[in-house]
Amino acid sequence: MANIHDIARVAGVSAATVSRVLNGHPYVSDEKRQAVLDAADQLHYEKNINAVHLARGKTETIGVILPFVSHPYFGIILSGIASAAEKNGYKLMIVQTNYNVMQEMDALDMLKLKQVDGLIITSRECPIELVEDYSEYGRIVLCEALSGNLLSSVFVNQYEAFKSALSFLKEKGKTNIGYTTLRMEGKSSSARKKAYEEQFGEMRRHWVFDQALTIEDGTRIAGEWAALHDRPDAMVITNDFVAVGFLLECRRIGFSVPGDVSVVGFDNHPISSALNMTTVELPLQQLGEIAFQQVISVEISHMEVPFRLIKRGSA
Amino acid sequence: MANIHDIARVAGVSAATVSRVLNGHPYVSDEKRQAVLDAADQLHYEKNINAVHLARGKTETIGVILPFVSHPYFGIILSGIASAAEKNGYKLMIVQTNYNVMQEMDALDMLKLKQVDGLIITSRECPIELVEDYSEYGRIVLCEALSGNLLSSVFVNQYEAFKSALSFLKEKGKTNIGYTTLRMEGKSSSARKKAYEEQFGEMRRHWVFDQALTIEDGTRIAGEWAALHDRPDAMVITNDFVAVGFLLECRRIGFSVPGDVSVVGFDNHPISSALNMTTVELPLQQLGEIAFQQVISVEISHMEVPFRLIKRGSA
DNA sequence: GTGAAAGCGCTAACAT
DNA sequence: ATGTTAGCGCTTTCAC
Repeated sequence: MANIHDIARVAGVSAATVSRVLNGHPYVSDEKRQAVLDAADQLHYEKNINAVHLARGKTETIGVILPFVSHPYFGIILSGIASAAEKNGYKLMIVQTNYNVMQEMDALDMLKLKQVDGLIITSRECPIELVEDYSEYGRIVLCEALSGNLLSSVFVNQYEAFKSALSFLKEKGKTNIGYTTLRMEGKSSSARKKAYEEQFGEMRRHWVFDQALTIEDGTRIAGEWAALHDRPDAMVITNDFVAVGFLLECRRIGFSVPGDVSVVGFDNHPISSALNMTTVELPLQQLGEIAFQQVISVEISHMEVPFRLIKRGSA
Repeated sequence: MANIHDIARVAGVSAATVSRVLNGHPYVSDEKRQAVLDAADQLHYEKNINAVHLARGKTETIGVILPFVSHPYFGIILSGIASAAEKNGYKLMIVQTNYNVMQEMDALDMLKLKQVDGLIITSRECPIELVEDYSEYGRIVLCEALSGNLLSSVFVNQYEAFKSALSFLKEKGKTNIGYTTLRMEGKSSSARKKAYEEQFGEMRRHWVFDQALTIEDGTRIAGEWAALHDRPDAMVITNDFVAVGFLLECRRIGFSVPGDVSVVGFDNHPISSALNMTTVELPLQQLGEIAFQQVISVEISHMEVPFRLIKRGSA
């Protein structure tokens, strides 16, 4: 493996000049430049990026924490991040955490170890204070509503988005509305609770279904819903995949959607359109792109992305 | 930023001993070990992983090339890779290529630059010879049928899998069978053609639908199918998402599935179960895990993973 | 314009 | 057990 010094020797110049040529710096004579290029070629020179990273003190790499890479919600955010990263010449390091705090810490450590210049956390399990402790090592962006001047954030207004779904259902004459959450204790969960209780008063606990992330969760929840003596006549559901599972299972066991129960999903994933399902569109791709811009920015910022209720046939 | 030498000075030992302690090597006295640990603590020492990478000549990082991170097919493979990587203490660098050769080259270069120790290519656009040229820089694993001793591979037997779907449809009395492909010129495309023609003779060009990757593609193809004067009475479809788009659109425009057209998908994604769709199960998560094992292995190997026809209501 | 030289921070072979 | 020393390969300041 030839290195920069080998080239310098062969080209009859110094290592510094080789570095200049290789990095396209000005102030190198054409003859020397050509000599360096020829030598590099002749020696089959390949740059060692780790040496560059060490010498420069940065890696042009961003870490991305996500609980599940194969879930469309995170997949689409990741896709947005990836396309922005590519445009800006950055590489991406991903850590799939399964909401495991140990793995989240592992990812945070990449920042401390200078393996990545910045970190995007699409969702987390660990306490925010812990994340803040890492802000001194590089820019961190969270995909959740946040303020403060330690971390950047990009998010959908969960409260308003949820409220818009509720208002729509109310207009349609629905008053017994249930909903699902990913995790009961989560932040967006309390935003939903607040929006709900403002419109309908105290929530009935058994109308809130927890652990709703996948199609299978939706299927399961449909069964739980059907078993209720006082079934909600409408459901606002975490995301389109859960909603699909719910809707199809309801129909399978003999209920009508929206006759017996209206369904509103979130994301506007293509599947919702294929199933003619009402949903709240979230610009997830764009959210990912914004997150990337924030992570390479020197400034800390908090950005809200818009949502949009898309009325289709399930509500 | 304190470094190993600062610690050595404070602890009254050499840098080498500090390195030993930090890396858990044996043969360090307890007193010195403690002194080093204390000093590290006191100086808020953080290791610089780039220096480690440079000195060691490797990075414990694997690159993953995938055309689209948000497509469930690739997402699930990635998930398998990610979980295996985590278990083995490796990090993952991902490159979303959109089947763009430039970006594929970019990813291949990570290997050359020693940014990653190995590379997993889930799908590619660039010629195999080009990939082979990079095999000297580190282990490369492709997720496609392959032989030779330059690259490893893990794959489903496309020919047999497709054949099993065809045979099943034939048993059901279907003889006018069409199918979809991701890309006409692709390798799996020719495997399908071969399997098809062995059972049914010469293919009719207009019964093969190209560019089938997403739900929307399925929707579009349903329209094309419906417009045909000699419509196939069965379709074998690239993956469950395309199949979902196809199936739902067929029903929406007034056809019956499987009455007017049988549908068989691939992957056995949860969506196929929710829609009671017949599909050929592919163990994609496992495929990802195997790919990871291969990429960190010193040996080159070629592994075939099993498939399984799952009979449901769409065929 | 160009080169010398001092790092960047850590590892590991060798010596003791 | 511990230290010395020579890198790993590139960047960048400073001097000429």
